[in-house]
Amino acid sequence: MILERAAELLASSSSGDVSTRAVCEAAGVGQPVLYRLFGDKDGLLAAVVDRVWDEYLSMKRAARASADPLEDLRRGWDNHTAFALAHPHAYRLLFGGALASMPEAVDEAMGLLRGILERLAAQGRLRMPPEDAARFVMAANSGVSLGLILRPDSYPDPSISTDARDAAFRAILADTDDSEPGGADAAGVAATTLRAHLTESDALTAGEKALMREWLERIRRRRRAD
Amino acid sequence: MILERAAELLASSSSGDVSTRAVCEAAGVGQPVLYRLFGDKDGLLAAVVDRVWDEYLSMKRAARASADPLEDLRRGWDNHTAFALAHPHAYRLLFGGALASMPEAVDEAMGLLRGILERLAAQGRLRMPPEDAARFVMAANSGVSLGLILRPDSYPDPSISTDARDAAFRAILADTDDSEPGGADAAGVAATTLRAHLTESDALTAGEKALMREWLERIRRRRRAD
DNA sequence: CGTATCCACGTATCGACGATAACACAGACT
DNA sequence: AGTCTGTGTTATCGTCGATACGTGGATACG
Repeated sequence: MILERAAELLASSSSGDVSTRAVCEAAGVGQPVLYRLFGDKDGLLAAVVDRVWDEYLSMKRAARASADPLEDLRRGWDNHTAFALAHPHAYRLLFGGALASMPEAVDEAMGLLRGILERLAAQGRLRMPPEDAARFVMAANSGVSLGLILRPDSYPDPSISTDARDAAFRAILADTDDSEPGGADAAGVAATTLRAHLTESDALTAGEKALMREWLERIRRRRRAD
Repeated sequence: MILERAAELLASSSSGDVSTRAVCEAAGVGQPVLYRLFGDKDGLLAAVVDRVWDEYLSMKRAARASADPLEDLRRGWDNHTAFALAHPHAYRLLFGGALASMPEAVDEAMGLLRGILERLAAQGRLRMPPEDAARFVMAANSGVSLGLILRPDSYPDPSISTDARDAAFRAILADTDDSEPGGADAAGVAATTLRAHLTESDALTAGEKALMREWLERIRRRRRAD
């Protein structure tokens, strides 16, 4: 009850802060009740964050078991980012360091992530120990999510999360399959290289350059998607 | 003067918070002075963070220009992490989202990073646009640094930063096992490569491909003429 | 030289907040 | 019936961020 009201107030707050008085008034109790239950404002916020996180996690637990751990990994990343965007204030408390007492939600998420990565490692698809990979993926995911929340001007498009996701996975996964080394994504690299030289080149007009940039981006993305 | 005292108090604070009263008393001024100068406690903290960041950045600017942009990139990452560990409270304010008004330090760092990445892209060693790579590297770097600061139990060893650094760079760099970084005519090579891949690509229509081929040829010739 | 004006600073204070002491009351057990 | 324990309330303390107000001094002006 108190947690529910506190979560509502936190979500609807503009500054991301809540006063214990407001929570108590909304819940119809006095402040000492709150302090007996949670000991501290920090404890209250930790409990709120844990509650919101669990609520979200249960939604995720429903469709967890998948044949392909890589697919689970992708979904885990996307769910993480979606949670951050859906509950920015709670997420800031979790990963922004505003809470002195660390909620257990983070450890739980890290444990799930490590489980998935261990399955990947068992399949020989991981190029590093699952613990290291888990730390790296968690750090990258939280970094991207915090950026999306805190600096929307620098991270205007939420699709950045999926790009970063693929990049992060590329870093931890063993070189998969196919083509000859160096030629796996030659077209994508070439497109990026060319784009870098485009500004200083005087072979094309400004309008041509703009169109060229768009086409190069399409080639690069198409190349990566396949 | 006020900024200096505030920075000292922030650094020596255990909770990472500073009261305006303490700052004013340490600086020997009244509170209204502080509010006239910085408008707000938020403004004061933003100024403090900017100051500490600049102080650190100037140390970095001294030895900036290197022949190998990849080396600069590595040093940038390591400096970023070192700053986070040296000034955890200021770093939390910067990247933890505790400040409402975003200091310009982050944008500045992002600009420097993008500059290095553009040099890498010009050498044909980047597999994605410099902007995307900059966002990804910054997110990963801040995520790892925040993890090191906030969850030392999960990130016990600072060497994790270098591991994550190499992983992040692996994700954004082209596979250059041949140790032939670009050479002199990276743009020309990229244009030729792209032209070769153009026929089998379905990212562009036939008409677009035709025009693209012409532009690529113009770029290649102009490049070769130099 | 005298006076008016403006600016910068300190004092005192306000309202909100986190946290707690002191007290009140209901029910269980002896 | 008496006592104890747990749970709730009211009242209050000290701190904080922020600001209204008075005051002193430097400068511009007659």
